[in-house]
Amino acid sequence: MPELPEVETIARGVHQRLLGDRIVEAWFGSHKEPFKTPSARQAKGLEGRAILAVHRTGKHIVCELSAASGSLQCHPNAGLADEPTAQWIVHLGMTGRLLVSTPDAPQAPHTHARLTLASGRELRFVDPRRFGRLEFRDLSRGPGFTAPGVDPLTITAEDFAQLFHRRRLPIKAALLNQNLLSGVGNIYADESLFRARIRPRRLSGRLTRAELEALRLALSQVLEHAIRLGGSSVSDYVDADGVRGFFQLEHCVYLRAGLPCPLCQTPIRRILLAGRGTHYCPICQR
DNA sequence: ATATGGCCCTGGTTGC
DNA sequence: TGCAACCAGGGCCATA
Repeated sequence: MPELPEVETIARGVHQRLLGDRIVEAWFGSHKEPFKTPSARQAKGLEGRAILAVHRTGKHIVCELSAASGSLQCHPNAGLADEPTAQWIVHLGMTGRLLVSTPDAPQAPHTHARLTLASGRELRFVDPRRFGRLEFRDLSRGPGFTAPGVDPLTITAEDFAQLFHRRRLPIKAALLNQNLLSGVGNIYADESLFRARIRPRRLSGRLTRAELEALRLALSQVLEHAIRLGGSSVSDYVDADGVRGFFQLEHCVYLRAGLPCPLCQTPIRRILLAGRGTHYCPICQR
């Protein structure tokens, strides 16, 4: 389940590889629309545009695109002068993958979109469960994509405290709410609460200022650490080159029900909270 | 403002 | 061994 570190890893990988490349042809599968923009309109909108930058906003991958050109060449100075005029926004849902492939690579089942690039490579979107979403935005007709919540890597102590105080819901549910922070999912909610030694069921508004600051620090540290390790491969997550991450080896509680807590050896407990499997140490987290 | 449950969807696991 | 029920959960929606 791609969360902030996995999405960041993929966005960086795609940026590094495809900067300056140009979309020659866009193919979309014909199953019932999993997309925000109808497939035909996306394909038409994407073709001919150069990739100026690829970055992460919340759990979304945003590709900044140039104006369309009839030329099939790559765009050697991409990003230096051009202002983007369109965006392609990818949300991976639970099982989505965005892969940079060579054209001869066999097409994985559940490939829903394939962008052929001027370099000959392809950018493929694969998503077995179809929880992912693809969207095309023409920036001459509307605003660029913005996440509803604040990025957990850059939020200040003051803003973090403001965001969570006086809310009457469990802190884990608040962490998962993308309208507050954008980018935190089930893995990093559980892992940051463990590192901050806070029980997931504690009400957000009942946390002290010190606890909230410990949580903010734990969250940003765990996210940064996970980005350095290329994310967590718990199900079948891979980056833009199909390479697995390593942060799952650093998990202290997530999917470790019954296994010993790394600090006190007490078996990790699993409960259901906000409809999500939730893992914590009953001794270390208060 | 918050809570709950359903929906989407497939693949892996469990149970008979 | 084979098949079906069940579970996983991010985001969104309707309802309470």
